[in-house]
Order: sequence, then structure tokens, then C-alpha cells
Amino acid sequence: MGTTQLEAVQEPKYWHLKTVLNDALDSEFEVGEILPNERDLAARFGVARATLRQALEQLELEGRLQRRRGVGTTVAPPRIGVSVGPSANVWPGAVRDAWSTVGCVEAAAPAPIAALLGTGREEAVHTVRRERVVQGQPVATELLYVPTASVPGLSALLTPAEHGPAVLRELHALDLEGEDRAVELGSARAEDARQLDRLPGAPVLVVTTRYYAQGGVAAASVATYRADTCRLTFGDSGALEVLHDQPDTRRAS
Amino acid sequence: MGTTQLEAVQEPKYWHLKTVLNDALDSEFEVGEILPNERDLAARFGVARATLRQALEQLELEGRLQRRRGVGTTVAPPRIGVSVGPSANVWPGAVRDAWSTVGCVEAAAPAPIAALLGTGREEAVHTVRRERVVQGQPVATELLYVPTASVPGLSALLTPAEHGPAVLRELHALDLEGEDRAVELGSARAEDARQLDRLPGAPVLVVTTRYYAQGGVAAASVATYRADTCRLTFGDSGALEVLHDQPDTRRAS
DNA sequence: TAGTGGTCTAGACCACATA
DNA sequence: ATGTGGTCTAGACCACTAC
Repeated sequence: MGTTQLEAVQEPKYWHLKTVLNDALDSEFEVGEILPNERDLAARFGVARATLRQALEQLELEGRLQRRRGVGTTVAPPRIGVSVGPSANVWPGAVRDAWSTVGCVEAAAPAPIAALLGTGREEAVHTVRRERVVQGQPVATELLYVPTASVPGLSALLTPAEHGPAVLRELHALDLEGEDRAVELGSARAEDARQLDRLPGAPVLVVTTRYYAQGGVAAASVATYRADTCRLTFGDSGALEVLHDQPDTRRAS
Repeated sequence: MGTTQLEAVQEPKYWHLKTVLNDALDSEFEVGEILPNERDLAARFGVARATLRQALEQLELEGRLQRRRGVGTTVAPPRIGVSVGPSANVWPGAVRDAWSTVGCVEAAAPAPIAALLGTGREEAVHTVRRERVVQGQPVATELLYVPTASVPGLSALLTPAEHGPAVLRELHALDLEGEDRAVELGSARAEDARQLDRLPGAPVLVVTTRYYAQGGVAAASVATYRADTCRLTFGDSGALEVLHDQPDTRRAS
């Protein structure tokens, strides 16, 4: 006897810590409330700061916490549900679109985008950068790629400010035949991170969309959503959308 | 003069390291190839192992690497594209379904699930556990919640093995009016992690689906996909699905 | 038994926000 | 100037796999 295998679970400290903190957040803190700083918390739980941080990192990944350098760690509100279609088959930039155009350049398509569009490598594309703001917070940034061949009517000589809207306007002249989407996990590149008010490398949900017209891919977009604050919704049911209003579906993960 | 602000970028080491490794993976390694171990790599780059690990963690998050304790770090294949509907409005468990039933129990619905279903807290639900295997690899695990009220015809006295399939069969008798979905980032709970052959806390994409029938929510499911190996596809275009076959859409994130 | 990745420590310094 | 989270180090030991 002796080693009767008590407490044999061998759960990592940071995992147990995460559970404890998660419960504490539910019972002892309110949304927006600021937590004690990392050094104090680590001392309070009798662990090294790195271990405490491992737990905080996971909680932030799950959308329970928000950390900001120089400020502190706060309790995050429930994730925002953002609709990612298909509300209907509509071109980007249609009326009541959730996005606003930030800029636009014309350049050769990078290789992965060319593959997405099914065009040759060196094809020129208009690249429209847009952003999506919900409740005052930037939640997504997007690059929309439109081959010049898709918008033949586009006038030359546009001011930079008019370039993006003009591309979208020309796009609307085409008959949208369908879309498809893919969602995957990524980490924010420097530029996206800045726009999303996060540090580079922050976890993001990357939504890749292809727009079909004239029997091929007329445009494609890569949208980058903050994974910590967003829940992407795909409202496929025709009628019953109105019934519910984003109940909190956070899981006890 | 003097401090002419050369190299003022101040890019974190792990971030630069990640870039270097990412490029090396493209040019010097093949899919499935095993990398030098972490201690060697850290020494080679002149950084602490923890710093090297920070870079590897991000690359794994992005699906570029796969690490297994006791084995090593290997170059991951491109992410698998898994279809998450709506290929059509069909009940779970229909023919040609990508899922297989693992088990089923009847119990009170946990609070978040009750909210999802729009039922009372203590309502009894059948909980069907299913799993999804693609190319021999488990990519997702799911819990499907069916209120007993949705399947009134279900016979009592079922063997455990027959319970799940029977629930699905009864469900098919209902008229499916619509579905909606949400996708968010989470971390694998212990049980899901085991089923997905990952460690607890691994990043997962959580897909929450509601099935509407008889003017309400007749069932709901929470599916947990491996975020490192999966790209969730939503094929919304009617006709053009066949044209393409999952080009590699990995971005240079 | 040897070698791998996973966890953990106790420090240090830096970048950033705020007062 | 102070306090916060972010980065980094140089170790140590553990859990797991495979030989």
C-alpha cells in the first residue's frame, strides 16, 4: 500500500488554474471589471508568472478575458455574433453592407490569391481593403481581390479615395451566380493586427470567399476576424432568424 | 547623430523566428518530414528553448506543423477542407452523412444547451455523441442534443448501441424547416481532446447548429473541429461547386 | 532506456499606457 | 514616473513514445 494513487490525476497546474479562474470570473467579477495584475495573481496562487500567464492566455483565447499592455486584464463581454452570410447572394459593398472601404490599390495577385481566383500568376487585380466595425469596435479587416478582367468598365484616372468604391460599383453590374466560403484559424499579420487593435500573432478567424459570375470566379476576399471577440454566424434558415437574438452560447470548454 | 535608428523595428525574436522557419518549411522540408528537436533548433538559432517554442506554437496554430510528445515535430500537410453545409437542409444522420454515432445518453440539458434549445433548464434531452473521420483522421467530435419532446415516438427499452441511431431515425420523421450555425474559437475539453488525439486545451473550431422544425428548435448540436488540421467549407453556391478542388488557400499570415 | 515535446520556475528587461 | 502586460533566459523535471 502506501502509494494508493491519491490525486493521481496529474492535471497540469495551468489547466487547473484556468478552471479556477473561469469559475471565479462567473461568480466574483463583472464584465469590464479589471483583474489583479499578473504578478499579484501568480503570487496569490503560488505559481510562477509564466504558469499564470498560460492560464490567462487560454482564457483570452476563449473570449473570457481581454488583456491590454500597459493597462491590465479585464473581463470580456460575451462574444459578438457577426453575420457572415449567406443572408442573400449579394456583392460586397451592396447597400446595408456591414463593411466600409478603407483603400484600394492595383497590383499583381500574390500566388495564393491567383490560385483562389483561378487566374494566372501575374494577373493584375484591384485589391480593396475594407473594415468591419460593430458596436464601435473593429472586428474584421478584409482584402477583396477583383481581377481587372472582372471590371472592364472601370474608368482610368481615379483619385485614390474613389478607386475602391468604383471597383465595387462596377462589380455590381455583374450577375452574381453564387458564393462559397471557408473558415480557418490563423494568426494576425502585422498590418491586420494594427487595424484590429491587437498585437501581431493574435488568433483570428480567416474567412475566404469566392464570388462566382460569368461562369467563373469573378472576385475573392480574405476577411480576418478577431477570434477572441467574434462568433461568426451563418444564418441559413429562411424564416426563423428573428426568433432568437444571440443567446450566450459560450461553452464550458 | 550616432543613434540613427538603424534596425529600429524591434520585432520580437519569436516573430522573426517564425518567419524564418515558415520560409524554411517551404523551401527545405517536405510534408511529413521531421524537424530537429527543440533543443537543437533553439541552439541553432541562438535563443532559449521557450522562445523557440513560442514560434513553433504559432506555426502549429496555423497548421504548418504538427507536434507530438515523445515523437517530434513534423511538417503538416495542407489543411483538410471539411464541408459544414449547407449542402442541403438535412437532418443529422441522413444517408451519406459524414458522421458516425459513438454513443447516446439521456439526461437533463446543461444550462447553455437549454438556452440554445429555448427550453426550460431541467428538460430531458437525448445526447448523441458522434465523430467525424476524414482520410483516416478524426477531425471532429459532436454532441447532438434532442429534447425528448422532439422524438415522442421513441420506444423505451433500447440497448445502448441502438439508442443513438433510434434518436436520429425518429428525428428524420420531422419536417426540417431550417438551420443556422455559428463558428467560434475554443479550446478542447479533456474528453474532446482525447477523441481528437490532441492534448486538452488544443485550439478547436466550435460549430453550433440549431435545427428548426414545428416552429421551434427541434435539436441543436455542438461540433468541435481540430483547428490545426481543418478548414471549414460552406458551399453556398448552387452550381459551381465542382469546378475547384480545394486549392491550397494557406495565407502568408 | 533514450529521446521527444510538455510543464514549470525565478528571475530580468522592454514596450506601452496612464497619471 | 509608475504600473501594466509582453518578451526572454537558463535552467529543471515530467509524461510519453519508441526502441
